[in-house]
Amino acid sequence: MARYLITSAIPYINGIKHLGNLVGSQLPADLFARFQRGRGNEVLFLCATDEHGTPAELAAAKAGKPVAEYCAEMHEVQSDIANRFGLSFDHFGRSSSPQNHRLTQHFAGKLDEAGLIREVSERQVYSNADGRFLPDRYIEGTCPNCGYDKARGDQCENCTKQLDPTDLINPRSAISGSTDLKVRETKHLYLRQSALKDELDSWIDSKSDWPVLTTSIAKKWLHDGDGLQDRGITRDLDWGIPVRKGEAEWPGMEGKVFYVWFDAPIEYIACAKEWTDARGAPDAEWERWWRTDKGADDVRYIQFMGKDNVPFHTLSFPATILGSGEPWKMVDHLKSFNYLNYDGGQFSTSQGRGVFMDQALDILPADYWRWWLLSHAPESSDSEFTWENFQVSVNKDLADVLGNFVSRITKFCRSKFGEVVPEGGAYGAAETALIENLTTRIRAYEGFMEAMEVRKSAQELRAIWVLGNEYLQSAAPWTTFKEDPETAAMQVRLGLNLIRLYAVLSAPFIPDASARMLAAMQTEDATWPGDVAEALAALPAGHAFTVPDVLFAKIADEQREDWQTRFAGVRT
RNA sequence: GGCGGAGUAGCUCAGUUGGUUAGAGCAGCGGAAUCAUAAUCCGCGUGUCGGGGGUUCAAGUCCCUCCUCCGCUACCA
Repeated sequence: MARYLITSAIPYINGIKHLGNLVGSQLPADLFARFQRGRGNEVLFLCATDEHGTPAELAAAKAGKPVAEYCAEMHEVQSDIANRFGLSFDHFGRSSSPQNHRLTQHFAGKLDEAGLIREVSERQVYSNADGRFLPDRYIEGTCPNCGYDKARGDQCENCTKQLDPTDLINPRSAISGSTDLKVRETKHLYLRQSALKDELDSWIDSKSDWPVLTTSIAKKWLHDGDGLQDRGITRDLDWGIPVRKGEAEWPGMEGKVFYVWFDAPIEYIACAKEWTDARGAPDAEWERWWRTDKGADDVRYIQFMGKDNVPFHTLSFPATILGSGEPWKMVDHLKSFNYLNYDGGQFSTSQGRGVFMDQALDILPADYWRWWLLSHAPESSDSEFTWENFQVSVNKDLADVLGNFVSRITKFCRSKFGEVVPEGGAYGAAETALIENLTTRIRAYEGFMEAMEVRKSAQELRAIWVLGNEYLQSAAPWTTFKEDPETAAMQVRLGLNLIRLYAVLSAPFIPDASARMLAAMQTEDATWPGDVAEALAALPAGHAFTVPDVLFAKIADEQREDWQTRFAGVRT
């Protein structure tokens, strides 16, 4: 039995994620996790909320809550929504957990021992009114290049010129608007990524099967300009993991915290400890997933993320692990995604544009979204969500091709033979051909799923559903029944068994419908099909079943128009 | 500006290392069937493969150039 460690990029805490976030990380990760579990492999699927950083503090302030309380609440909200979307995490952790505090401090200590941390004294903008240092993009002012008066400290959105905050004319805090800003000296820790450049480079080179999107981004950062730059890993904030060298104080760094991008990936590991701690299980249980000296040697580790997260997962986090000199499991495959656009523009959390996870579930069950998002996953390029496409795809694929197949065969059986798998008849040429076609397509489906080719997997699965309709159409048990009820019984028996087979194969995409199909067939046999003929004999003659409710109701034009209007603006 | 991705049928997209008449789903048109959620199944494609130039016996695929869209660009995460 193979072992798969699967992590999804951890969603940021400041609000509910939109469908673009979902399809780029958590959803495909869940698809893969469910598939591997379905095949009988051992899976540890981890995700968490990313809770530190300035935006979290500001969101908490806006909500009028202490940041710890705000994060705890938002974590529960995100956890609940993830559940309702069927995201089957073994543990949904928090980057603010005590486990992550200790582990992050541990890594910092190890990196320091290895000589990979250096202290840098730098000048940053401090806002007296806000009582905090301001990240570059939280400073606004007039662009010295084009005169645009809402230029940000990192870049002018109008003329795209890269800026330094001190370049801005009449700088002000983007948070309070205050102009009472000062440049202050402050000391920070830098991770000497540059010292690990060659090691990272050859490690990336060894990953010949990674998506081009992944390696090209990593290579660019490694070779651009002067090569990989050292990176600040601390910040002057209140909320975060206090800077320590392992257990010990870090002289001169009092009152500072680690930068989110240092502690967030470490949460992938800490999350596993949260998972065992929650059950009072021993450390050995999570270490066998993460420590190659403690049993993780045969683990295959796969990360899922949107393209914006790639540099941190290909460079910063590996630098942290390699630099520690400890035998932590490194990622084996990194599956990255492009962006999903919304009706001609981008989904945007900050602007509230698009459909958010909670809203999506308010209007339709998770399976509709799961199917559409996965079958249109932005793999080779950005892709686009439109309500028309969503309506048409979902109605056709789920309601007509799959749902109606289940309806027609169960209802036909009920009317002619009762709610029991009928007996009699034997396979002929049509059945042999069907089994052959199914076998070919199922093996192809497995291949695509194994390779994390999400869209192609969806296409293949749909083609498998179509085979059932084709068979039924040409076998025509409703005609056969009049002359030869025995043969009709055999055809119907095969059709009913197809429902069970489809439930098993479809579970990674549409887990809820899959469960309802199995329930209707009154079976708990969800064994992944090896020999297809065998799989189609799982429900023997005489086995009772029930006709399920409509599996997928169709989306009506009026509904679609209503949603289209409702989600045209921005979320308030 | 730099780097990366994309541009293929009305729409959403496949097209491996260059190799027979460029494919799929949807939409559209025609037909079959009447078990089923008016669902299903079969048949039907005259596409300057973004423009131009080049290499080659052969280019959607390789090279050059231009155009358009998108992302990233290291202190948002």
